[in-house]
Amino acid sequence: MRPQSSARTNPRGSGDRGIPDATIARLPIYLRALTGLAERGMPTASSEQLATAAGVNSAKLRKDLSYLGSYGTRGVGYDVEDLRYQIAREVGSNQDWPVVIVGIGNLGQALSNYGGFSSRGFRIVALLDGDDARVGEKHGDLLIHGMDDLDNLVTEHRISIGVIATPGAAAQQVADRLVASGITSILNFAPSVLTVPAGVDVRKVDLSIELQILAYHEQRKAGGADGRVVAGL
Amino acid sequence: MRPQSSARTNPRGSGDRGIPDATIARLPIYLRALTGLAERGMPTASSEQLATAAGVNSAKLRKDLSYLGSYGTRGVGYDVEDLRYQIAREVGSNQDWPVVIVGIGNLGQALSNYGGFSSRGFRIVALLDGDDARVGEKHGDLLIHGMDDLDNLVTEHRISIGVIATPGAAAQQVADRLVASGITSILNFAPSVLTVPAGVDVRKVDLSIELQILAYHEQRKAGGADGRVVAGL
DNA sequence: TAGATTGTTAATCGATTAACAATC
DNA sequence: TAGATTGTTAATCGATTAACAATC
Repeated sequence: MRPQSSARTNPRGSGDRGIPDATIARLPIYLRALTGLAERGMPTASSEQLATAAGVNSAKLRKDLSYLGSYGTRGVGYDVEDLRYQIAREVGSNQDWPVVIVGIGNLGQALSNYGGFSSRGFRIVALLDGDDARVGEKHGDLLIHGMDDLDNLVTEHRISIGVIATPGAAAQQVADRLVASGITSILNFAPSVLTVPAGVDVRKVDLSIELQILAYHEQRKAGGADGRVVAGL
Repeated sequence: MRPQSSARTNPRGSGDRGIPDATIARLPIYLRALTGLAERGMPTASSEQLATAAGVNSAKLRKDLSYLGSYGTRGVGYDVEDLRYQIAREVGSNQDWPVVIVGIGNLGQALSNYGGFSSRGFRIVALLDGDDARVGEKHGDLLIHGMDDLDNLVTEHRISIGVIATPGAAAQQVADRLVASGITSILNFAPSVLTVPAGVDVRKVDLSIELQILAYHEQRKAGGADGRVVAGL
């Protein structure tokens, strides 16, 4: 998907080396492709091989990598291990990123168990829910806290990233509290447009949008005359 | 996000009215904004109001809507109910879309409970898992089936959309089986690049990519000298 | 009519990609 | 050196947005 919305497109004004957003969005994909190649024991890879593994055009891949520096060797390709290190450093996935999840419904629970986070430096350190009936429940290693514990948890664990997995109606209010607690990056799974002050980044994931895009194209295949039912309005 | 990868950018060759992919990706967002305005009892909305609700620029919104037709009234704005109907028809969310989910781990379970699907015409009609130990389990209203039931389920329920929520290693194999069963649209949550024949659309959702983009920007705030720990390589 | 707002044009911006000189 | 492949240029493509004529 294309990254759906960010409070500001390019959060750094001054010292920014100016890597385009579209490139930044692909770096994690290259990282995964490199990890795959490393697992298969490949010491080096050409831009062509890497691009194939990542599912992109090789010219685009080389252009993307050129924003980071010159890590390839002409006539040879890229050292898989080295390039992986360079990209991981650039995106910060070799750092430790404590994360709080707010809203421990089905989605929040799935996210808190999601293996793809921990392998990329994200560590879920706190679960919060606005429903007092849930507070105190144990979920995996973690206790579900009430919203009142937010400030303390953020300070204690130096959390800078919050994930919102609440219903849409609660999302703005939760975002306000996250911002007040000092959090500066928010990943929003709730179906709401969030307003946050400058200096706070918001990205949004909508699980149903991609499905709707598929349905749009599906509708246009086979002329639509294939017996599906139109369900009222 | 920008929609991350589609087998082909624009699946229809001939009779296509040629709505850009970027526009298609925003139609569901407008739909949601319109639903919100309708709930608040607004009979009409200007492009400015609607754009604010959707979090986009009003010129972009008008341009997007112009691909669908002329549904606004100059000097007045758009009829909320009518525009909602027109967009819903365009994206197919007023149809019934039977969906199969393969891989009933945490994520698969969360997706099968996700309210945002049913409200948009998607109906989860079958759950499948490759792990025989899971087969026969009841999950909500639905039984977990083994992969061998795929063909029958697809035929019986006229399923055209499949969701892959398996581990990455299983995803290509599952995609092959979905395609063989007649499914022509795949939403892939697994961390793998899928190869599918022409005529099949694949879209990919990566839950950790958005988080990594946030981390990238976060790393560049406050000069990075704020005490976060670098965890080895 | 006067005011408001659409639908569209055209300018701008950014992203993709083919091509190739540089160079290992 | 000959072959391979990077890093970069420049052309192309597509998306965004300001501006405004059309028109309710």
